[in-house]
Amino acid sequence: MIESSLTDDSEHPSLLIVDDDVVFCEVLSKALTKRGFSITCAHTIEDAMSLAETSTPEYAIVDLKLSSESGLVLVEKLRNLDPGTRIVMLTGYASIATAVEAIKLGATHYLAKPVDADEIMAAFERTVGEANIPISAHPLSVGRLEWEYIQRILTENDNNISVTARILNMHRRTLQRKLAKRPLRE
Amino acid sequence: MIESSLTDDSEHPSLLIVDDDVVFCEVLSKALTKRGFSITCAHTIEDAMSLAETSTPEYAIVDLKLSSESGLVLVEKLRNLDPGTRIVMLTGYASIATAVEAIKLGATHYLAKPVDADEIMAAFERTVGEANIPISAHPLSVGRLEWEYIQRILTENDNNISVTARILNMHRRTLQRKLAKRPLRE
DNA sequence: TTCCGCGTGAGACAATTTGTCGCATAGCCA
DNA sequence: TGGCTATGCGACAAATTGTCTCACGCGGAA
Repeated sequence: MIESSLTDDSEHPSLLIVDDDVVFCEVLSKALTKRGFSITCAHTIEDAMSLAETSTPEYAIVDLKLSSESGLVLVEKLRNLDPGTRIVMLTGYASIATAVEAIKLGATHYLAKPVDADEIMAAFERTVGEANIPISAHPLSVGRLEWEYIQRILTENDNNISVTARILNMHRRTLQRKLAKRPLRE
Repeated sequence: MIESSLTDDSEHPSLLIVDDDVVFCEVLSKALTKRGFSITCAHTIEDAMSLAETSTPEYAIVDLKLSSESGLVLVEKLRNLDPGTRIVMLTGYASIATAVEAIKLGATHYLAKPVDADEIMAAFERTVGEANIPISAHPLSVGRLEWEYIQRILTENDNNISVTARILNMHRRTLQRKLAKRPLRE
């Protein structure tokens, strides 16, 4: 399990979630509280900054795309406040370039959404190189991942199938068929 | 311009290219020689290791997919020999997962092939601070998302294809085939 | 050393899924 | 009414998967 350091109640390491998607924050917050973290949420860089300054968190989950600014500056900031902070960068618009940058700035890991709480936990525990038995259970199947991703882009585009298909670079007919089929469990 | 450190003739910093594609090595070698480097090539990890041990290079360009083994171990090795070595990782099968890993192991930068000499030069000179990365506009295509996801689970499992296939609930043969293909651009 | 389990690469062929076209309907807007 | 776009769906070819099967390499147990 994750061990906490010295701040706060030793049984509940502090974790800061920074994401402008309020719903996402809530869901994640709930899931991680259950896992024994003491969660704080912020939806803007400014909020996150001031929160971090008053009490530096031991863990942080930062979304790359925060309104206008890049979450990267926040990673840097958190690192400066406490080099021991473990930071996982999250993004729905992943790119290799930003991943490289994030890690160089001191992020512990970089994950593309959608992710679930278990994957984030694994990312926190992950160290370089070694096998660290990723134990974990069950990442989503590729089919499931695809389904969730499609749903996300679809809602982001007002359920416009044609537009979504173009963005996702897949044929409308194919998207139609996928949508018609599986809500695909697990 | 790149400044050389203390080994060799101060005007010709040593640079080790490691790639199993002989032609690629030659082309790159020529281009970088013109830019003032003293080039050495290796096509296998073993060769690279012994070359590096006899004379640690100041710069290195390492391909990720070296025949059987991963070029990542070489990154680690080079770093251990001399933490000052600047290493650029190259690969035709780029993924966020391997990029993260490479940077954590100490690579200076990570580039997807095809690249040209100028990009590599720029990568060597790059420092953390600024590179003004456009906070990517578009979501990944479903194909790309799948590729990234597979890569992630794969690295989390020591590149064990059989295990990964089981976890992802897909056939090993299918995973083999997907991995054999290059990731689609964007 | 030999046998066994396990991971891997690859060929072959059928079963599915996609890519493409085409066509018809429907809402918007000038 | 005509032009533009979204949508649903049939049909058929093209591409991708699911399955099976072999062979090879490696490390451990017998």
